[in-house]
Formats: sequence, C-alpha cells, structure tokens
Amino acid sequence: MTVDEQLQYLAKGAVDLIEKADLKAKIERGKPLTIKVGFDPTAPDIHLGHTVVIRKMRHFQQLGHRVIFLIGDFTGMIGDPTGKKATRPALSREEIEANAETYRRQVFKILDPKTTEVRFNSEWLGQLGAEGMVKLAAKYTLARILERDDFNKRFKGNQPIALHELLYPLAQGYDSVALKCDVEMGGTDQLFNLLVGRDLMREYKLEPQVVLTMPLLEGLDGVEKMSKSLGNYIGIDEPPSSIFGKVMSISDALMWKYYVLCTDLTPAQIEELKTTAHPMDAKRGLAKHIIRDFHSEEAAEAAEAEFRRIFSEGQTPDEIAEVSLPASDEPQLLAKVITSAKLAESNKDAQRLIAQGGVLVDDVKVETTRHALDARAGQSYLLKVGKRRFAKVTFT
RNA sequence: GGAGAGUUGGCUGAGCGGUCAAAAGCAGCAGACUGUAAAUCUGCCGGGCCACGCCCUACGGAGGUUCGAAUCCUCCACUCUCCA
Repeated sequence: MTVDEQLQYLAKGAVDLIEKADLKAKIERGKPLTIKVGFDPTAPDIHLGHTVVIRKMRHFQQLGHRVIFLIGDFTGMIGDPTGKKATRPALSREEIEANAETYRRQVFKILDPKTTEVRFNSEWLGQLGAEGMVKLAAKYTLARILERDDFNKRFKGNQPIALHELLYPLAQGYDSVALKCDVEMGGTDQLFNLLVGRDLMREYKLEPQVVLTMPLLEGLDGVEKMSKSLGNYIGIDEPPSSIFGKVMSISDALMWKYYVLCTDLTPAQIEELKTTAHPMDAKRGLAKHIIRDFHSEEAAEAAEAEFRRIFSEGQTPDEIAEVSLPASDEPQLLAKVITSAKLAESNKDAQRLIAQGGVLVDDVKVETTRHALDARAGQSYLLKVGKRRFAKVTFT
C-alpha cells in the first residue's frame, strides 16, 4: 500500500484524526509506530462497542505497527469521570491479573496475540509518587482541565467534581509520555483525554502523539451508547444464538452503523447492500458476519437456522433448558412453577405474563392466572414464556 | 465559619397532608400486526397470597407531630449555591 492508501485505511470510520499530516509524516519514516489504547481494568466483558476500537487496532497491526493494549490498573483507582458517578472499589492485584487474563482471551479473537503488547500503567504511574504527581500536575492548568465538556457541564450544573477526578486526564496523558506513543486511540468521548496526552508530550519534549477517535456504538436501544451497565450490549463471549437474536433486534437504521463499525466490509460494499438487499436479509447477514468473527462460520449458519425455526416458524429451539422441580400430590400453580423455573422474576411477574397471553404450556395458551399443573412425580411440561424463554419442567 | 437550596422507583423527572405503589418521558416486558427480537399500535411495568380483593415494603437515614406523611417538625449523612 502507498502511504496515502495506508492513511485512508486507517482513517476509515474514524471521527477525529489529529493531525492527519502528522500521521502521514510518521508513516513516511517507515518505522513501526507505537499505538496505545487504554482499557479499564474493571470491565473484562468485552462487547461489540469495544470492538470498534479494537478492530482499528488490528488495522494498525496489519500494517506492521506495534500495538499496546494498556490496562489502566492505576487510573482505574480514579475511575474515568467520563462515565459520571460510581466510585469504584479498589481491585486487588489478583483481581486485576484475572481481569487481564479475561481481556486477553477475548481480545485475541480480534487482535494478533503475537504482536500485541499488554501493559499496565501502574508500572510507571505507581513509581511517580506524590512528588512526581505534583510535578505532573504543575504542567497543566485548571482552566484547561475545565475545558473538558464533561467537567464543564458538571461544574456549571452544580454537580460534584472530586479533585482526584481532575488528575485522570493527566495520568492518562502521562501514559503516552512513558510509552512515547505515536498514536493513541479511543472513543470520541476520549478526545479530551487524548489531547491532554498530546500537550503533555510536548511539555516533556517528546513528539506529540497523533489522536484518533472512533464513534461510540449505540446499544440495542439505538439511543444510549452500548454499555454493560445499561444492559443494551452484545458481548463477544455470548452464545451465537444470543448474538444473532440481539442483532436482529436492532432497528433497521442502526444496522448500517453496525455494518460500518463492526465488519470489515468496504464502504462500497455496504452501500450496495443498502440499495439492493432486503433489510431483513441484510440484518441476517450482519448477524452472521459478527458471529463469524467471534465464533465460526458453522456457528453463524447454525444460529441463523435456529432463529428461523423459533421466530419465523414459531417452533421450539434445539436445546431447551431442563428444569426439575419438587413434585407434590397437590396441583401447583402455574405462576409459581414459572417463577421456580426462572422464567419470570417473581410470581407477580409470572401472573402478568399469563394474563397477557404470553405463556404456553405444551403449545397451548394458558387463559387464567390461576391455572394449576398436575405436579405428581414424573409429570413433565414444555413451558414457553414470551417469545424466547423456554423450559422443559419435570416434577420429581 | 455564616446564610440558603436539594436528596423521589433502572435512568430522567413531577408531586398537592389523605383519592400516592407515587405524573410524564426513556429503558424493559407482553400481545396484535409484520419483513425480524425492525417499525407501528395496545397493554403491563415493587413484592406476597389458589386472592379480581387484602396484606407487606418503598420516596437519603433515624426519630417525632397527626386519625393519616414522600409531603409538616427535629437530628444525622451527603451534594450544590452565595458570603467569609
């Protein structure tokens, strides 16, 4: 690839690239660049939202650059103020190591394990000490820190800002100094932090890093950004059938964004799909692309077949959870059985589901919330609650 | 140190001493419809009870006033504002 082609490849899907000319100059030198991306040590469940940036990391790897997967074990003590409140519990060394292991296992579904460096920022931030921290803090001003939109809004909106939160961007910036990064990437919400790194590097007489941001992927609801705490995410460790279903549940409009950010199709290919494919087929295709990346081709086919069977044809899935419940001579209320089988959260919930016509026993819709089942030993029923909760309940 | 404002269900955010299990929006769930767990429409959306009504828990925490409190009072915790 020519330098311009490389630039184009790396910039695909990116929101900010500061400065493009700087990146070009760095590439032209012909030496492998050092690329850093930081990850929080507390959230080892990687979801599709994270993969947007990770996919971009792989692009750098493909071009022969050195990619550092940085685990923010030190900055984790502060907790990135970007995600507002929630003071985090301090993690033990063992927990951090365990999380790092989980990261490795998941992230190497995308990244090349051989050329990915996993580092921890306590390595250098821990050494800094109080004195070092004061010196670091001396290099930036309050006014500049408060430029950060997030701080600014909280400040103006009379929301609390703890002092240590102000240190977060500095600590993150110092990572870039310590690693002498050429490029740092993150979501668009990281722009400010990444730019602080650029400034600090100048302060430390280093060539400033290039900053590249990727869009934040909206979650299943299509509104909030994908996050575990909002429950609107697709985890890359999820079973294929679950991934397939969740992808099918996103809106048609959102699907195209996923195509751009979560597949390696070229913009031209995506455009073509948009104009020629039936939306449902396009969505099925997207689900398969994603499953292929994290599982396999076979898993993708199987998930599609299963989805067709359950939702298009209204049949039961291949594998149904088997639940054994204690038998009794007296009949048992269906609502309680549903709750015991974990198909509903509470008896009230189960009653509601029955009342709304969402419960089928052996494929027959239940009409009354007071429906009871013969619960003598050996009796067995196929329960369907809503469209996608199934269980085979046997009394023993 | 002084004066004042605030703390409501997963989130945002109303709230009158009783008709408040608490408006509204978002998210979630179910049903109908369909091209899918899209869109749209309708309903539900703290918990218990073989109960269509009754009971329990809930509006930062602890007490109190009242026949009755998320709503009034006292103390505590936390947050913010202004003054010093």
